[in-house]
Amino acid sequence: MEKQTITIYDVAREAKVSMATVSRVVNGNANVKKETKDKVEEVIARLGYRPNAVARGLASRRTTTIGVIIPDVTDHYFAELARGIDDVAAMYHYQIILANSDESNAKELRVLDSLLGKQVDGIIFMGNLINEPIRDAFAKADVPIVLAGSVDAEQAQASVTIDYTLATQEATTRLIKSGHQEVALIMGPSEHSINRDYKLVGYKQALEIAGIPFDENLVITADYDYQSGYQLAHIVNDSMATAAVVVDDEMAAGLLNGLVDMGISLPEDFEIITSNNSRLTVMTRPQLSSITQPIYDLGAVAMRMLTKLMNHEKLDVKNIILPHGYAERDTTK
Amino acid sequence: MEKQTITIYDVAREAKVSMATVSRVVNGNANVKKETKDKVEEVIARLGYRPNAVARGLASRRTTTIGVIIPDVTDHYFAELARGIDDVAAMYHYQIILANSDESNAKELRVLDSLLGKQVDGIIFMGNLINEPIRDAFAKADVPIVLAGSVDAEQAQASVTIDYTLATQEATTRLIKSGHQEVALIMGPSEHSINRDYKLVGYKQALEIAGIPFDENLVITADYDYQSGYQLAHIVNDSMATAAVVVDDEMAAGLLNGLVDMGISLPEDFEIITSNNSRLTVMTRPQLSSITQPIYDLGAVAMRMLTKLMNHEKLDVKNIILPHGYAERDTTK
DNA sequence: CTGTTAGCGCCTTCAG
DNA sequence: CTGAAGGCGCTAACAG
Repeated sequence: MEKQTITIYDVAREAKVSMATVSRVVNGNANVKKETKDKVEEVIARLGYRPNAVARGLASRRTTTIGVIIPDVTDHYFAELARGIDDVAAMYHYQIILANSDESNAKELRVLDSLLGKQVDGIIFMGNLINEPIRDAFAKADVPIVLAGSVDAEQAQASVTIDYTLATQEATTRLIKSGHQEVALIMGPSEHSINRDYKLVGYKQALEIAGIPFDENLVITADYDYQSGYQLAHIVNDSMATAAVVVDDEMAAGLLNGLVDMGISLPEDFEIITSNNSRLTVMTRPQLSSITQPIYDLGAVAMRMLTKLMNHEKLDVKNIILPHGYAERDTTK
Repeated sequence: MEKQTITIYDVAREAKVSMATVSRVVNGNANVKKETKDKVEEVIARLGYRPNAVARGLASRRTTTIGVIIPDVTDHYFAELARGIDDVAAMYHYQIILANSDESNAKELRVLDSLLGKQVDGIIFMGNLINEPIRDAFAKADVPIVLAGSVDAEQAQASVTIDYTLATQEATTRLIKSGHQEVALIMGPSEHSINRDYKLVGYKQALEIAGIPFDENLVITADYDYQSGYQLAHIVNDSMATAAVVVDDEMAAGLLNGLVDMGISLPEDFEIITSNNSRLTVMTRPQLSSITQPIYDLGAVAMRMLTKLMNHEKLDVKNIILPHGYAERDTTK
């Protein structure tokens, strides 16, 4: 338990070489004779020397640490993204500083600042509400930033997403083709660009293609959680909708159960397509049909992209779009 | 985008004081005249100075960073714990380095080492398999470590848990009292101390109290996930069990759906009590009755405990046990 | 291939 | 209440 830290000097002395040499072998620098390298490594093992990453970070100005700003780890969608990020980060020997933001701008700015203070080498940002202050802070940051599973209409930052507009359009079209004239879109706050500028747009496109007039009463906004989905059941039922595209799985599960508890049977009387294809979609009864998206990969690719940026490599594409799909289950006919 | 870092020296020069003084105001040291303090703060704001946490960490030997080792962020139980940890950490101005371990000892040891190299001020460990190598590594670590929602039979480390034995005993007893002679215990690997030394023990206690002989065929081991729970349905049905205590919610949901899909109706023909009371318990149909435990608090209290340890405060209790409860839903009569 | 020498940016006695 | 000076442990030229 003692603070008996053993440093590079101790190793150098014990191995009868200079600290520079020790530093070289620790960092895998090729310019070291095999013999001295072995000698040094023996001493390192014997003394149990462990490089001090903080000192290293100060001297080299690289911390091999990246910051991850996440709305809420408890949300399965973001947790999955985080997992993809962490796995790739580990692969490249980066550590992750994780900070929950609750989608609060104030918190986001605060953690961004503190991450920069920690001298992270890069940042991955997840969050739906990107406004001026945040954009500003991003622009001022002196390290690369990548958005994962999040869009900024301005596309100033590098990002990895799916084509939300198209995915939503397809789902809506699918429902229309199934015979529904009144398809609801159940989404999150319209301040969120991902809803306003992408998903809603895709929804409208589908209507337009089908020649169905847009009815704003069919666009329902709520929080991304089970309870608000459940409570929506009455509202949805009161609207003329006979089908719905829902942007969040928990929300969809809530709506589903709410409808079922009201005696409505799916898919006969109502159809639902949800958006994230999380494990939850197979746990409900009936199982939820869903847009599929490579959530884990969204995170993994974003992290890979960040490594390139940190390495000053050129990016082929700044805004990567990963393919999405569709999984037919039991809430659609 | 330039690396135009502005340091404490720049502030000092601009404010016409020494860097020591700037350091004092930044660190809220009281011994600074109001005027000079104001002056310095004005300059700090004007130049946009941001202390370099790495340099600070090197000089002060405190990084205000703690390491969190987690089996999998994607698992709702652990994500909830992590959330509790992060919230309290943020409250005390600590940052969190998050590392997924997949319950692999090799990975755990590796990330532990790398966290220590980063000079974290403390570590929170989540994981069910604590064996000699890990215990050893813990003992050698020069920073405090707290286990959250995880037990080590040896109780060498500080920890925050619930009384798993009692909780399991109560759930089992509840099922027995409901008229079942054959109650199954569906748990994870028995190498995990939490299963072998706590939950299984509680299960046996309940049998003993009721005077029911222990039947090892009723103790079923599987992975903590939906699929393995689902696949268990046949096995459970083939056994003589008419009720089950399940240690994981996804597993329980799987079992539930598996049984229902086989035409068995709950709670009439079979009763289930699960263990984590996650949101999932209200999403299944029928809803899952569950032991309730303060998962978020487990994390929050563990983090609070760690702050005390890092502060060299004495702990009243080294192994904190938080209260648990029971939520009656629809998989029990 | 190896050693020397400056820092990296800040904290922290120790004087005054 | 404030300044000067010595590290913290390591990397990175620069010699040799």
